[in-house]
Amino acid sequence: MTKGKKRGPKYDKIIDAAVKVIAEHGYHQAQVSKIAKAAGVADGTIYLYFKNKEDLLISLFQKKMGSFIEKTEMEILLQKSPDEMLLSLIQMHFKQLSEDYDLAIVTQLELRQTNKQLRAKIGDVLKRYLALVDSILQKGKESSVFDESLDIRLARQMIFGTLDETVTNWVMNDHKFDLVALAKPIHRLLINGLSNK
Amino acid sequence: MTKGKKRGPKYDKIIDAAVKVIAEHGYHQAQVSKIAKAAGVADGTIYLYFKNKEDLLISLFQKKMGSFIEKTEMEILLQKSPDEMLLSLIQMHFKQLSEDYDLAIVTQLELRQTNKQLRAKIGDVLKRYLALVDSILQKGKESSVFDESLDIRLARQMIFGTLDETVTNWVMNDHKFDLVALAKPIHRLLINGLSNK
Amino acid sequence: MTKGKKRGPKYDKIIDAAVKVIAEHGYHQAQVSKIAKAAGVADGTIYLYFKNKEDLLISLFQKKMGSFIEKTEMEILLQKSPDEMLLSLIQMHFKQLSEDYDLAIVTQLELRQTNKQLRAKIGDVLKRYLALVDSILQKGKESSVFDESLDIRLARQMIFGTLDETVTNWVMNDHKFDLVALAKPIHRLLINGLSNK
Amino acid sequence: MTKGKKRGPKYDKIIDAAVKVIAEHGYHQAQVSKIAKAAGVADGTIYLYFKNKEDLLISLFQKKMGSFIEKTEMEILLQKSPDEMLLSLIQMHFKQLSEDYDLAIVTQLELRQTNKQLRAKIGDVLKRYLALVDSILQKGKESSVFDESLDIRLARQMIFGTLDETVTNWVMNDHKFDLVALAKPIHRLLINGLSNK
DNA sequence: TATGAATGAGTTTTCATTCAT
DNA sequence: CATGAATGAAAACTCATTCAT
Repeated sequence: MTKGKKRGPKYDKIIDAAVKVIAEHGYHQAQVSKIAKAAGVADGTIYLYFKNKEDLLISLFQKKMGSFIEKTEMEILLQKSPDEMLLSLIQMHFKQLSEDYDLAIVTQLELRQTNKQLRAKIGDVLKRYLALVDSILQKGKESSVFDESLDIRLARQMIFGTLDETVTNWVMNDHKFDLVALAKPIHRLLINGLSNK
Repeated sequence: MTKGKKRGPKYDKIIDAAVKVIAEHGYHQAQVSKIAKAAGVADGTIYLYFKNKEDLLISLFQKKMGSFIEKTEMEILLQKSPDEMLLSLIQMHFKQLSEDYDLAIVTQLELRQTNKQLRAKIGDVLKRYLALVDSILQKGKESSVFDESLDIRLARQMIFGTLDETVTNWVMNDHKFDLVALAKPIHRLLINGLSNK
Repeated sequence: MTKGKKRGPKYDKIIDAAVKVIAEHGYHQAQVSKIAKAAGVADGTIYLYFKNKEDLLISLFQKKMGSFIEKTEMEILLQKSPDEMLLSLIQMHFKQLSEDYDLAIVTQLELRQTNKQLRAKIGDVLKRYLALVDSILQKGKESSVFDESLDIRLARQMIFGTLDETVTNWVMNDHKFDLVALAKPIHRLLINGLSNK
Repeated sequence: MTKGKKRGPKYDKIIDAAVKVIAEHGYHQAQVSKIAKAAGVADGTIYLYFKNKEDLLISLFQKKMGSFIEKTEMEILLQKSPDEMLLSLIQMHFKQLSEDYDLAIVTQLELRQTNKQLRAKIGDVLKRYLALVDSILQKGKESSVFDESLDIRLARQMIFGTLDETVTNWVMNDHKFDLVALAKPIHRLLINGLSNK
């Protein structure tokens, strides 16, 4: 929480307006005044809920990714094997971004144009997601479903890098193809690798 | 070639100065005047070699990535099997960015803060690299070294996403660890996947 | 109205400051920042009232010439004959520019240094004034006070050309002579021509 | 003579190129480099013939107006009465600008966008032309063809103002109408004035 | 809480002119 | 005489943030 306040209907309205404006006009054309107008509030009101524009963007990412991660965590809890857990994670990753194309544009393209400082804070939010990936990998190692000598950090980079690259391609191709349908083949690819068994 | 000129010692000096200034000060603090001073030329001279600042950045990426890709291609030609080619590609990827940390900062962090238009042009340059990855995968499929039912696009996204994510982590961790040493384990991971054989 | 706003005390203050700065420093030395300082506002405030610098200059001309024309029209309405109307027009033309030397400098010298596009818009404003001249000429023809075969367009060019040339000479001679005193002789000249009756 | 040099084939080529480039692209888009290219010389060569860009423009005006005035003077010498001399002057004024539309654009529109200093020097060149008008008026007064009480300065302003305004209108209307055909009616208008005789 | 008018710092690019060759 | 690569000063405009109401 950047400010003690948070919550209130306007807090949410502003964040949703920001997602919409950034998705529609791009990060560099998403002026505070434009977001305020889209949210139906005065420019100054935004500063009652957020310390500054950067805080708004971080809060946006925190809120959206928080929900994203929670739903993924819940879904994973329902799975039995690490293998199924990974499939579930991939499916949830693709499903949630498929269902909110505006958010996908914002997270995959627009928010990456921000400065290093902001991206560092975004990275912090991602850590919880990466920890989730790690826990699946750990379980997989312990249960010998995954290679026992697996370097968790490398495996996590492979999984996240693959998913992220795939979603970015999907967004840049104007979400023409069915992203969720890729979950199973990608899961299989990550599990078996390139080699011919 | 955006301008008929190009080449000449100043062309290279300006590009190298741009890499250095962007790496040192960040994309948003890399003013033309700062780059000019670093290159030892007048501000206006930059506009004799580049149409505008964006053209300079694109040219920078084209030149550096062009060289990056060429060296990788040459190295791959020396390899016999698709498996070795992939290892070679990973090693060259890591080696070249390891050896030019400034360039790594610029390509992994700073140049991603640019607008969509510029990133699109950067994407064009990358296509040649991705085509190289595809050719290795294709050879692997044909020789049955790689899974014959491999979806090349997905496999390419896995490979590039993994390498890119790994290098970005290396840069963001202030290149504390030995990037090149990761080539072999990552290669193994990509070949075998997560599963316990 | 280029912007919905307009009006308000600052709108007028900025325009008056622009006239003063342009008259004093010349068109090419009338930077926005100089005008803002003279108006006692911040640079950015100018852009709340005017779309850009060109819009400010056009608005300036529209406002000043609008008032100029209105006053002339009202004075002409008080006259009975076309002959007296013409005298009245000449007197108002000279009187109003005599009383605002800064404005005279701006309209006769400085605003003519602008590009064709801006001058075209200035020309539009002048059309109302030229229409006023035309109406006097038309009345004069109909009442046989003026030559019934008069080519109105040529006559208007003679009148406007003569007045404009005279005022420009007055401005360029540092308004050393009494401009208003020339109204009657010029009126007589325009009515009778050069010939010896 | 601004420089001792002058003359030489390149001197004329540069001036003619300047007229063409200014007419075609407008004063503000008539860069020295563009004029040099049009003249088929190097940028620096212009500075061998002209002190600076302003000197080039003044020389352009001097050369073209010098020729303009000389031809007018010669034509007037052939006339007997002041009345015919005035008609001759008007005809030559319109004829010469009609025959060189590029020059008309340059003198009527583009060269007026220059700063006060340059326009003052242009005014000096015009003085010889105005003196020619004055001499006709003087002859007319002395021979009682023109009103003996004529204020020569005012009459000159009327004549020049009318001609100038007419030519400017012709240029701004894309020289759609026959300018020379206006010489006689304008002559009649200037001689007889507006009144119904 | 909410408003929105006002602020003012900060940067790319052009182009007349020079001068070493 | 001729070249043309190099110079470097100069200005309009945007937009995150504030604060009086």
